[in-house]
Amino acid sequence: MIQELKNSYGHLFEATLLEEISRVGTFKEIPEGFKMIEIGQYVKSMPLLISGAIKILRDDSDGDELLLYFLEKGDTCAMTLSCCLGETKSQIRAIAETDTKLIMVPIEKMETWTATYKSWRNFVFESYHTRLMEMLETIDSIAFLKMDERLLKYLKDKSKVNDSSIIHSTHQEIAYELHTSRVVISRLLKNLENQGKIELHRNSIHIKSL
Amino acid sequence: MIQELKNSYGHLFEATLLEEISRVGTFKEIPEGFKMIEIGQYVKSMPLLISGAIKILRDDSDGDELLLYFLEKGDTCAMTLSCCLGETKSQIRAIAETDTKLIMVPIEKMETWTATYKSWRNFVFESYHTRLMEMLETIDSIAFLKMDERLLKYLKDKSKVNDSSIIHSTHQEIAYELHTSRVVISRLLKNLENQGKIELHRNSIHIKSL
DNA sequence: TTCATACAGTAACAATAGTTACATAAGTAA
DNA sequence: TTACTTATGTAACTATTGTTACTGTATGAA
Repeated sequence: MIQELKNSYGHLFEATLLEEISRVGTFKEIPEGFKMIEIGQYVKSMPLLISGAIKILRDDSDGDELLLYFLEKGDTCAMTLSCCLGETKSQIRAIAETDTKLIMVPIEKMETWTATYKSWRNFVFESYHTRLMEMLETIDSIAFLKMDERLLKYLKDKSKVNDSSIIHSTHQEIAYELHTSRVVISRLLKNLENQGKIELHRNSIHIKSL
Repeated sequence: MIQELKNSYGHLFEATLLEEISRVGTFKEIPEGFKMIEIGQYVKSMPLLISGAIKILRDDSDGDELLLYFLEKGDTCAMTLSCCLGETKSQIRAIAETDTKLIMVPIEKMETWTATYKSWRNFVFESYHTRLMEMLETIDSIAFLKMDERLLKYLKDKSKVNDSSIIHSTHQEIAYELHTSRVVISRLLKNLENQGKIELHRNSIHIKSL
């Protein structure tokens, strides 16, 4: 574990902290599609991503869903941090977008590390910062963009985090994450195909140029 | 200043920290409508709100605007924190919603206080937490609610932060903050009036029951 | 008072998004 | 193979939101 930790976080944390993390943390491999956190659940440890990607979703009480953002290598979940510290229930759902490797750190360490390690403080604040910025970007998308532009952005992001020009999703799945209906997505995807930007197949979308 | 500080933050911070804040901070009174932060601006001090309210807005490059949330007594601006630490430009606009009293603390203190004072750390994390939650609520509104429901929520919030059942806004101002057009707001407000929930006047809206 | 301006009401229409309904195709299990 | 399920395509329609255009009215300045 210490090696994988060093590869991803070696430039961020001092040696003693890396040492501590590898002592109290647990290394985990999560398969694609695994539901990591559900809304309403209490969270007791925070993830440090080594590789892979996690998608963070918002649900409302009526079963409506919305993709908020993706976590990638070097990220942690500020929402988890936030919930842990406040000891409140999770307000979001987290699902492994790809096979993912990460280190889980028990939340009790937060307090002392924040007091002790400057690098940890910076990391935590940096996480909050990037997360707030991601949230702003999400708000920009849903407030200022039309559905066809949001879909385009979605395809780009999805392609990026999966590091592939082929997206393995059904229209229905995309519709859920953008909080619209399957028919709308099919319609807009067909437009993109007619524009020569993508190719549609069953269960997958081949991105040609966006 | 020390007295106003104690009233609002006495239960949060230990005596030595209160002492420090009153030594390095500057007390300010801001008139309603004053533009406190503009997008793209660098921020060098963080506000601790004593009284009043500040509205935080998001603008995109096309001049589109959207109200994100209000800051009130006991709040600080996590977005400011975030920008200060990252030394990045502000991504938001801040305007005094009412006459406001606050203490400005130079950002250089952040680092040492976070290391030194547990109460300060808690305050900062708590701020991030509430701000993330506010952002989620904003996302819920624009993603899951229709315009009439958003307007209703807007009127409630506005009434609350101004502590008044009379809202002094034009339809155009409301339209900007909800990122829609004046005609749409006029239409929906007229509906609410017909339902007996509000009374419309020039430059003001009297809330009867929401 | 007169003029100019800002504010609000409303109709008519356009654009976007959501819904319903049904057809067809591709995969899967028996 | 057949039967069944899941995914997609598409038309027709509705609902919501946004736009344009024009009205009258309140308010304040000249």
